[in-house]
Amino acid sequence: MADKHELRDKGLRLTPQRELVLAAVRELGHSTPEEVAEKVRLTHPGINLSTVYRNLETLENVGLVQHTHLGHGGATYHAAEELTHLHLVCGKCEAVGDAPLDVAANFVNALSDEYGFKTDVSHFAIYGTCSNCQ
Amino acid sequence: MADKHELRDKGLRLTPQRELVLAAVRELGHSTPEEVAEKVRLTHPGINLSTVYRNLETLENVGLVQHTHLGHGGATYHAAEELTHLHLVCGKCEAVGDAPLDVAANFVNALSDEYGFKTDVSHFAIYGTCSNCQ
DNA sequence: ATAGTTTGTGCGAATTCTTCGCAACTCGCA
DNA sequence: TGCGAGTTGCGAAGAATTCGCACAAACTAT
Ligand SMILES: [Mn+2]
Ligand SMILES: [Mn+2]
Ligand SMILES: [Zn+2]
Ligand SMILES: [Zn+2]
Repeated sequence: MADKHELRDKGLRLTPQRELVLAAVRELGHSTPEEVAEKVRLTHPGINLSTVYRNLETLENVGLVQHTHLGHGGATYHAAEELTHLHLVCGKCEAVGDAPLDVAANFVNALSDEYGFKTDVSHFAIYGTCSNCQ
Repeated sequence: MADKHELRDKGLRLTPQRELVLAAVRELGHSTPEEVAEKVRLTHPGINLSTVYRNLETLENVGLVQHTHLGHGGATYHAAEELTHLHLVCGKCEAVGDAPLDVAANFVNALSDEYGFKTDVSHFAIYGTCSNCQ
């Protein structure tokens, strides 16, 4: 009852568009709504961009996907289960590097202890200059 | 030669609009282009929004102002000299708290040592849930 | 299975935010 | 002063996201 019903289990109707949007996000990793739409169109050419936006929002509401801000512009989406790293974004070359979450563990703990603030380190990227661009 | 010529010293022409935009950013702290425009209009009613955008960009290019991302939307600007804290943004209540930069010092050092990545901790906000909203 | 209710979809238009093109203007320099 | 590059205002163009609405599809309950 897992695979075919995970959307129903969340109280959502199961439409081809919705399934495909979720599948696309899972396959693509970080992706913009536009990229998700392109991916979905490979098998469902008629899907409308607003349907993608609406489903991303819906899927985020039930916790199946999340959004992140990697650059100065819009958000990118990823599957909720693959929240395994933080993003190091270089302001010069635009490269996006990964680092394990535990690099930030002490920082996160400090914010929790000193400010009672529970940090989601991967919602916003960590911005700076990568080693190649120093 | 400091005060009246800081713009000239940076190689920029001195126009009323440009001076007022810089002054507005300094007085307002974090502010959107729209807020900067409103402030400037108090003394220079005719200023155009695109002039504000262009001057923010110009001033950023010479290092007098910087932009930050505090929320899911557009950027906010602040004077370069007041980069004294990082921002804790609560995803639930939208509150923006401050914390001294040195809370992040170890984290920044770790990224530098382990990845050669020079972090600008205040370009993006630190996102999470504040103590009131747990 | 069928009919009815509810929710989702496509489509086009509307918003919002930011950038452009260009003629008129003005700042700084000779 | 007077010229020439840099700036400004303005309207239009873009880009990204959201809305309104009629029609279609999915679930619910016969
Ligand atoms: Mn930025
Ligand atoms: Mn966000
Ligand atoms: Zn780089
Ligand atoms: Zn809060």
